[in-house]
Amino acid sequence: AVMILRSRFLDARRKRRNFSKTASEILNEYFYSHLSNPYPSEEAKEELARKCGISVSQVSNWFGNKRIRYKKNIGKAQEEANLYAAKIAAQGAQ
Amino acid sequence: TRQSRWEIACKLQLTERQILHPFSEPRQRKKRKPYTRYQTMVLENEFLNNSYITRQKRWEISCKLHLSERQVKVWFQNRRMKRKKMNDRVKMLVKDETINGVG
DNA sequence: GTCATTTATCATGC
DNA sequence: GCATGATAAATGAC
Repeated sequence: AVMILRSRFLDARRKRRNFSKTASEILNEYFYSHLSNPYPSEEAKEELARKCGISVSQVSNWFGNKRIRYKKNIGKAQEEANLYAAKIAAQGAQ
Repeated sequence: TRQSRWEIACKLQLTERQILHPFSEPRQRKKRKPYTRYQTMVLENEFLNNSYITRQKRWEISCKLHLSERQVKVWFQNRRMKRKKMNDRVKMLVKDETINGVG
């Protein structure tokens, strides 16, 4: 019983908050600029976590969800892919 | 091989197993099935006794809960990982409280 | 064995 | 009503 209460307390699903707009931008930019291999290294995860103001495990969760949901409907994600592709190209042109 | 699997799966819309076992029967990955509260309770209770289950206990529990021995083995593996994550989370909480001076 | 994943499911935000 | 983040089963690399 105590364990159940403790696990409920530590269950982050019960206090989930959406990431900030800028954090989502950073994560999406990385994802779509590494679309051929969207598996950030541990070091890359730590840097992303720092930039986004979230934990490393939250970065891992985000990429796990992003990969499966992207693969599940590539056509739907195409718009988003083009959007970030343009954004990344604009950055590279500077 | 993970990168190649990602590229192939995206382009050809295949499942992971179809790539890894191209000539085997198209039996897919076992669908994730949440365990019942009773099953989880029995497993959690045994985890309190010992986080590393013995082969004898594994056989007993698998029969009792109508799970395969492999499922019981994997449950304990996942449970140990969960414990580690929870401990890390508690450590971070304590650290933040120390820095921020909660009290 | 650990551990980073995949996948389905859960719980919440809006 | 789905989008989104976190967790629970299940797999594979090492």
